[in-house]
Amino acid sequence: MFSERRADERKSDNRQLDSRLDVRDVRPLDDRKLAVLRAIVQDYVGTEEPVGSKALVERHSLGVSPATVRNDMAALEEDGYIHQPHTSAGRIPTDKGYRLFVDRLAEVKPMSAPERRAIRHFLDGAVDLDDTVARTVRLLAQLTRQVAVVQYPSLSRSTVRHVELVALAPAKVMLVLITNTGRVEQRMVDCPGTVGENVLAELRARLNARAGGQRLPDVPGLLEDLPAAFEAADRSVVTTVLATLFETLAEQNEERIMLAGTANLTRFGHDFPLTIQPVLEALEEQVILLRLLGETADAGMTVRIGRENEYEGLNSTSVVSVGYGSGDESVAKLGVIGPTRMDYPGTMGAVRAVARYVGQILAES
Amino acid sequence: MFSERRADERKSDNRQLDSRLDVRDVRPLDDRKLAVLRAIVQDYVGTEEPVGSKALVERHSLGVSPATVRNDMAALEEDGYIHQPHTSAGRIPTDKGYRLFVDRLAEVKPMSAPERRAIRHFLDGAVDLDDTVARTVRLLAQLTRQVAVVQYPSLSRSTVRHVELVALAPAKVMLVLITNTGRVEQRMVDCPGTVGENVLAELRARLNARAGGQRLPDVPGLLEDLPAAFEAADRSVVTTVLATLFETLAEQNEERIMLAGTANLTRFGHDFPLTIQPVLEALEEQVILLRLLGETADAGMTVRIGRENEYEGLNSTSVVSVGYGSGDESVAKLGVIGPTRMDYPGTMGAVRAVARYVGQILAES
DNA sequence: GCTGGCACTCTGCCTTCCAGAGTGCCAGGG
DNA sequence: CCCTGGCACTCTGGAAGGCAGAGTGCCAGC
Repeated sequence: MFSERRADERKSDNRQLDSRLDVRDVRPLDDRKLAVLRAIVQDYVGTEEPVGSKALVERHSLGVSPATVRNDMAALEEDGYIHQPHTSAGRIPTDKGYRLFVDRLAEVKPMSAPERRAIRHFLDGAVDLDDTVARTVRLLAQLTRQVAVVQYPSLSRSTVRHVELVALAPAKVMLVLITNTGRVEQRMVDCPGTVGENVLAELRARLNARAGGQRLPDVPGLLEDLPAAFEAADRSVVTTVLATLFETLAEQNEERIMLAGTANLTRFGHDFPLTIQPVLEALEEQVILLRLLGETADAGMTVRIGRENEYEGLNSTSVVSVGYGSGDESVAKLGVIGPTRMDYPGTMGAVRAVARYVGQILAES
Repeated sequence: MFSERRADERKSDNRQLDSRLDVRDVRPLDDRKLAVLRAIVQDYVGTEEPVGSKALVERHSLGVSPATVRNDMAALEEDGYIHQPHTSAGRIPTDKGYRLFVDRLAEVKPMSAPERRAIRHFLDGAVDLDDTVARTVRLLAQLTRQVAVVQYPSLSRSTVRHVELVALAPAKVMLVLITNTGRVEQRMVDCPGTVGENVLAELRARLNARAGGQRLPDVPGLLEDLPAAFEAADRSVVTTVLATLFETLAEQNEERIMLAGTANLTRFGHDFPLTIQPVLEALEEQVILLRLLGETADAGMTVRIGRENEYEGLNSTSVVSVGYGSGDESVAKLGVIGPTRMDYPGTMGAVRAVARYVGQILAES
């Protein structure tokens, strides 16, 4: 009631034109209210306890009295940015409050120079792609003290470095696909008949000539007419091999993900098993994690706060994710899952820094 | 005090010869005491609550009164098989109690025929080694409702199916090792100079001729004198490739492990974060898990209860593990991690059954 | 050697109580 | 007009006390 009236008054005071009521976000939050919200978020993230007006003015030099802050808080609550667990308790930011904080009040906190050096050094020690991903995910978990998720460089964005065919038995061929990101996929091919080494050699040469350096999704189109180049007798073998190759290329299921830092979940909150169980369940499902990362925007960092997450089990968590890649282009994504009450600037800084350095490492190797 | 005296009396009553006091396990537990212990374990596993004498006689037809059971319990407690959280609370089995239960009182509960069919069917759907392991670990987690751990068939026990060399660039060769368990390892080799295709072909042929079908640890010995068979100019290349191959063979670090069912940890106990955190930490460390499985006896099932586990963080858990393999021989291990208060017969039955079927699948493929 | 009975102890739960923190609102001042 | 000090109110969280129930050790008797 009270703040309703108040709000209307202020509005007509500030700018007469804003008389269309009840339009979302129509009332501009003045600077002090924003400062109050920022202070609430910061304090709550630090203490995990609802923050009251008195404590606020003590810890941040807002230059006004608690009573004034209380008025601002009432306005913020009415607009849905903060929330009171019980009458006469302090305030807690809502998802919407965090959203505003992330969008307008927080700056990504850059890593310090020593931190950057440490990251760089740690990642430099990796010996192969597996190791790189493993190191990345552990590093991220450690830096953010949250659950880290790293997707392997996806097949669809990479290019063919080499295709190899190996005869293992008269009618059994192993197909090995190596991508520019260092990823190796292998498949067994059961051929319809014995395969001559000369046919295999020719096929191998033609495959690499045409597909080498090409992006994976483009490859099928480029090889369509390949069987025609072979003698009729060999065509069925060629078609079989090609079919397996296309299958390998298309197989999005093979998107792999690595995880670390689940132990950090124990720092989640007080109402333990309830919060943590659905999260653990989500983390077990590669599909869910992939979808989660898939929602990441291609450019820039994505932050999904609380209920903004599609998957219900993660409704009380926030996900900070970003693409990374060997060049300018993102070939995969990585991110962090933590409580909505997280240190957004710090987390975003760490995620961004790690993504940048993995990208560099991949580009070099 | 009281039970001290009592115990001595009973001892001297039973058999006069047993006058050497304080020798471990000197007093044989009569059948009823064992029955009582069994009943306590069963009830406690079911209810998670300390079990008292009255409830015991009600739920199990022991044929005696609560008072009698109390006397037995006092004896069991004195011997360290059970324990009272507080005066006038019920009893809880100790690690030693569970140990006795597992060793002498419990029978592995075989899976029912439909269960076995379901296992078989589920595992049969696997398309490759990765998938087999993934299915196995999920299945195990689901069957036991605990955390499941499956080790990839280890390199050290398997044999060479094929070695392949692929020239990727003038001085860059890819080495691919395929084992009889379907595992594929690849390494890049930077050669000291350009490698001719004819040299590569000869090396490939010789490698497969000598190493094919051999157990991995035996391979280095068999290939020692291989460089001598080549012309002096090519020897440095051969040595480099061999070095990488030996490295791959020796690399015990590459032992991989797959995990599932962490969400089941939430059913652990009441004192939550304290119990679960060290466990989650342990689960993140492949090294710890590998050591854990490494302690598994080569033949037969191993059960490590509570403090029997080397790693401190798992002191309140039990680990049931067993080897599995494609033939008679175990090539890797799998197991389950759960609270000491677990259904041992059921868990052991599930672990054994799953191990058996994975073995069969591997043998067939 | 088992059993019923008894006095005792301890937990878990409920209720009550109280301090503390926080609030909404009002009236007064720059 | 906005800010502020003051005030009465509300609600939580923890401490203190009380009570029922479960479980025990022990004794005397069969």
